[in-house]
Amino acid sequence: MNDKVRPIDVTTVQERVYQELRNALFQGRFMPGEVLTIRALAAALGTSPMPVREAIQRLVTENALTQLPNRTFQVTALTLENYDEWIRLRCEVEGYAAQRAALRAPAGVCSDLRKINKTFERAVEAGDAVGMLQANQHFHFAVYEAADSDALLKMIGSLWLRFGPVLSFVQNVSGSTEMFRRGATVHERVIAAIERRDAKQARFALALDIRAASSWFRLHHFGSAGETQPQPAPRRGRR
Amino acid sequence: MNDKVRPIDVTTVQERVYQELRNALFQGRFMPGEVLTIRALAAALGTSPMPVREAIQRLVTENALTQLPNRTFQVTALTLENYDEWIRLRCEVEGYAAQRAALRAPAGVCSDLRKINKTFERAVEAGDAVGMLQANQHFHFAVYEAADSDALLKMIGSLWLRFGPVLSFVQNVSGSTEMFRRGATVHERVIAAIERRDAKQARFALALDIRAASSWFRLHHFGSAGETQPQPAPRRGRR
DNA sequence: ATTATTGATCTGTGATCACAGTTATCTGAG
DNA sequence: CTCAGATAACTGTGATCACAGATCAATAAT
Repeated sequence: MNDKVRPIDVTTVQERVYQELRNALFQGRFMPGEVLTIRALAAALGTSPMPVREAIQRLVTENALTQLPNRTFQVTALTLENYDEWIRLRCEVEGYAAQRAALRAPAGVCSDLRKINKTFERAVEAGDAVGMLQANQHFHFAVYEAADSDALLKMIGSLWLRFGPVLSFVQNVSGSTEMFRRGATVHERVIAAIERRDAKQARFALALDIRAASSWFRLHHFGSAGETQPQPAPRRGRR
Repeated sequence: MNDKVRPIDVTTVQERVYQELRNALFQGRFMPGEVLTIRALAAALGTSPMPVREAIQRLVTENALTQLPNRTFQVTALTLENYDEWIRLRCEVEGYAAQRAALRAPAGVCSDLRKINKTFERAVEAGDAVGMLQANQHFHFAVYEAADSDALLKMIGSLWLRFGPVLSFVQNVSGSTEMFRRGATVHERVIAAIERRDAKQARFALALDIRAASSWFRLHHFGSAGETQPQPAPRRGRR
């Protein structure tokens, strides 16, 4: 019977809404501070508000969304303090994942990683901002999957969720090419470390990648004093 | 006007349900594998099913609860693989917190920690199982709060949530007194390291504490082959 | 011209209902 | 006595509604 029909999607609507919002956040389709309303999302997704409510609450739990005192929801905005705090956490957790990957990665992984990094380099040279970010994300998660720990992968996903909206900025920043070109070199160091099963170096190199990229971004985004919020205060009432 | 009335609780019912369930899990009031139904919880909490649904979904996102293919919810059960995976994560993340605490803890923290550890020791000598677990938890979180990072604290809380239900076992295991007595000694090492701002030692000692306690528990809980599940398959239909 | 007030409209929240899927028990045929 | 089928009770899920709080635009009062 397997050749007549194929399995269909039996997941909950709520689950699919959650995944869709998650993807959207990951890809930077929302701006930090952007206000989301349940009814508007439900209309856009073609469902009732019900599944959206639950999905949103889950994202609030993961800190990807924030509920203001007014009880409205917004995409978690970045303050300088939060930013540094989360970057440190990422270095620690993702560094650990790289360390594990170096010890446990199957043989084929390194050639996969090289292939992804080549795609990354091509996007950088072509000045393709979206492609760069995608390939970079692709590379990182290939490493983390090699760490072979579901719980760890989930934790990292939850951390990246908070940085997804930031990507919507990076795309418009000049000088990003040089930055990412250096990134490709660091990626190569990560691969080499994994290849010779040097856990300590893998961890160090990956944390270096995060730290370098983040300090570059911090300079461009928080550099000027009195930076205005990307999205003003939430609006309500009559349009 | 501040002397006439005091602030009242304006949080959502859903939020209070979430906190209540979270506390219950933390304190081991649920067994691993125990099946929860929305309606039963709602009745016990005195609300409608609505807020319970959202609270449960949040706990599923945190991996504290699990949704079975039947779509019923159960307190996440421990398998040996999950257990080891989570313990490694805890060593890494909580070790990092201890490291940070050693660098950033204010002066008064160490005397607080000593006081908590004394309470812990007294409970151990008195054979007070509940008191031991509480004081141990109290000690650990005092360290993590000293790390002064909300995101980190939240992450650790989410990890502990998965181990809360395990506590319901520990209370009935003989030989735990010697185990916890050694724990108090390790705690002392943690305190000493924080006191002299030795980040590396603080991290090592705290990870040691987790590792020692967990391998002791693993021996007693998973030691015998063919261990039966603590709670049988979920039941349904007519009572 | 400026400020206070009203009213309209949008927000999340909680309760309730209808429904389909699942499971245990009861029923009846072999 | 055994086993298949029907039935009843329970499950989570999604839609809908009512409601209170919040916000903004228009209005009235100074």
